[in-house]
Amino acid sequence: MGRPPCCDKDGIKKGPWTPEEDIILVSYIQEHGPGNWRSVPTNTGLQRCSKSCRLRWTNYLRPGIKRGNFTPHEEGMIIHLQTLLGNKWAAIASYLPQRTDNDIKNYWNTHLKKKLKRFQSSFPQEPPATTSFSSSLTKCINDNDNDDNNDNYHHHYIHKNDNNPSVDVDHNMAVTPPPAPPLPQPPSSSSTCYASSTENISRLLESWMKCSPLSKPKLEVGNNYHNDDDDNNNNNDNNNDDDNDNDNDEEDHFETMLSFHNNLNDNDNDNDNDNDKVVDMITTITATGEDSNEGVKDYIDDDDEGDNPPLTFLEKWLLDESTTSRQVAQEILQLPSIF
DNA sequence: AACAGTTTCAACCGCGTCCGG
DNA sequence: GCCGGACGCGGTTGAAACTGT
Repeated sequence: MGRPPCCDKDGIKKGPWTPEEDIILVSYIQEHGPGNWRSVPTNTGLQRCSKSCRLRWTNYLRPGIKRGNFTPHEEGMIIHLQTLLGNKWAAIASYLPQRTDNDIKNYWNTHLKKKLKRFQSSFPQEPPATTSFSSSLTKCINDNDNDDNNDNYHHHYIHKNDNNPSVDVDHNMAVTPPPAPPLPQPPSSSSTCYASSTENISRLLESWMKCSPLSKPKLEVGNNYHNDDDDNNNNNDNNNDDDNDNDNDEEDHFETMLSFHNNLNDNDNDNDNDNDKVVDMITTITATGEDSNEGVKDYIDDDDEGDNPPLTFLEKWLLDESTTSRQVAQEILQLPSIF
């Protein structure tokens, strides 16, 4: 006897959401707030299952979602966190509040894995100067290649010591590879039929952002349908510009990585209060599960005054706990920007 | 211009966990 | 403690977009 379907399959629509459906869903959530997904299809008349409604909301309609290119800073965070947490995309996403777990998962599978592979293939044999770095990456890549569904390796390190996360930090922690130049930007999908009607949704959401108590004033409106005003700024660039763009972007990436690194060093001199707080919170997280990340999220939100989440406390924790990872960070910065 | 191969990512599926009764 | 409903998560799929020939 199999598990019953989450919803009656008869009359349930599948596939891409239409703007009309989005409006209905957003309007309903605007009025009732997210949650009680089971009742959403019934109350809205949407021919969608509750899961589909929840997914659509959490991944695309929810305010505050940042879409488009990941910054090198975000890439670094994802790689660190993936190594530390495994494929716990929701947990990773909790440290990147503007990104959804689905987005991060997709980005990891389609971009970061390849970058790491490329990096690995560029060091077929362990170069003396980058032994720890390349071996860390090798392990990271192999783990994800050969055992994508098995998080035992990561969990071993994460859960082994619930009371003191500093003790069992992953000493094979992979590290941020040199940032890759951005891939050529696809044309804005606003040219598609579906996307062409998305401005209405955006306006709807924007107006909601202004009045909804559920939303935060600083968060960006979730710009669905890839109405890529901000996430694909260079979409209209001629492809002939790609070389120049890549050169400039490589410099930008490197500078970002440098600031990432400098932040880590700066934090060495900060007072220990934040660090203690962070360790306490992460101890709680690793001990009780990902749903207890609220404290961390609150902490992040409190400091979030820039485009990038102020995650240096986490970065600091990630790197401070191991001299290996510190060494690795140094190695990253010495690598040629070939990616 | 046309076609084939590749990549991307929105959405689905199934399982695990949580929680109230 | 047990049960069942609801939710959340991670893996996978497949259509659309992109790229190369």
